[in-house]
Amino acid sequence: MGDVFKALADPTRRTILDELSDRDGQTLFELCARLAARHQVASSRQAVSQHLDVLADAGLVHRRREGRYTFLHLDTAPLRAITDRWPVPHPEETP
Amino acid sequence: MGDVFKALADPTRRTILDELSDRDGQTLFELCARLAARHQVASSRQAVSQHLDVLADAGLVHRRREGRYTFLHLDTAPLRAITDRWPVPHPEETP
DNA sequence: TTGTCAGGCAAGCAGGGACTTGCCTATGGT
DNA sequence: ACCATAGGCAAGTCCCTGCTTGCCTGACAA
Repeated sequence: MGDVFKALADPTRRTILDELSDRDGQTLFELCARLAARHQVASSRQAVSQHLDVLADAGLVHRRREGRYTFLHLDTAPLRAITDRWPVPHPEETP
Repeated sequence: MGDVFKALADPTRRTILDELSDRDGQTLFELCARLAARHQVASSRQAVSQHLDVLADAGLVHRRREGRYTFLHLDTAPLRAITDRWPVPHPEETP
């Protein structure tokens, strides 16, 4: 299992998570198109695929093969390792 | 303001956060000693100091100068940016 | 069956990040 | 005044990582 923190280190990978969070189950080409159109991310298909390798290795993205399409699904569960490790104070009003 | 995600990408920096989470307000030399003794981290003083630069730049650590000592304080508030960005499902029992 | 489309695989290149080395500043003790 | 301590600053080295380039596989349609 890969490193969740290293997977989050790259801004392009974080934008990929944003996109999958907005529309889950995209295909690679669809993801590339939307990254370019809505997030001004001009990464090549191979670059995005390699980012997906890292994200899938960290458990943040799952690949579901179906025919000649590979659908990408977001999984935010590994992020719990972060908040479990260092408790974050709740945003209380500070008078 | 630096990048919180990049700051978390390095395992030594995460161990530093662990140490400060266990005992807040340490000094640099004390931190180095405890990193070596309790976490088997054999980083030099300069290396740890450079890690602290990154952590402070991300807002995860605050430096408080007092005489010739610099006390280090943990601040987990920037971590909220992570969970706010991608909502993490609560661990419910799946029957 | 042949062409096209979605995607994978692998080598090579270039920039960034972690660490070292060496030197410098300032505070406090004696 | 002097020296040890706590820490900072800067240049150099090495390796990892992100990206490109080029080619290959497998599925569907005509």
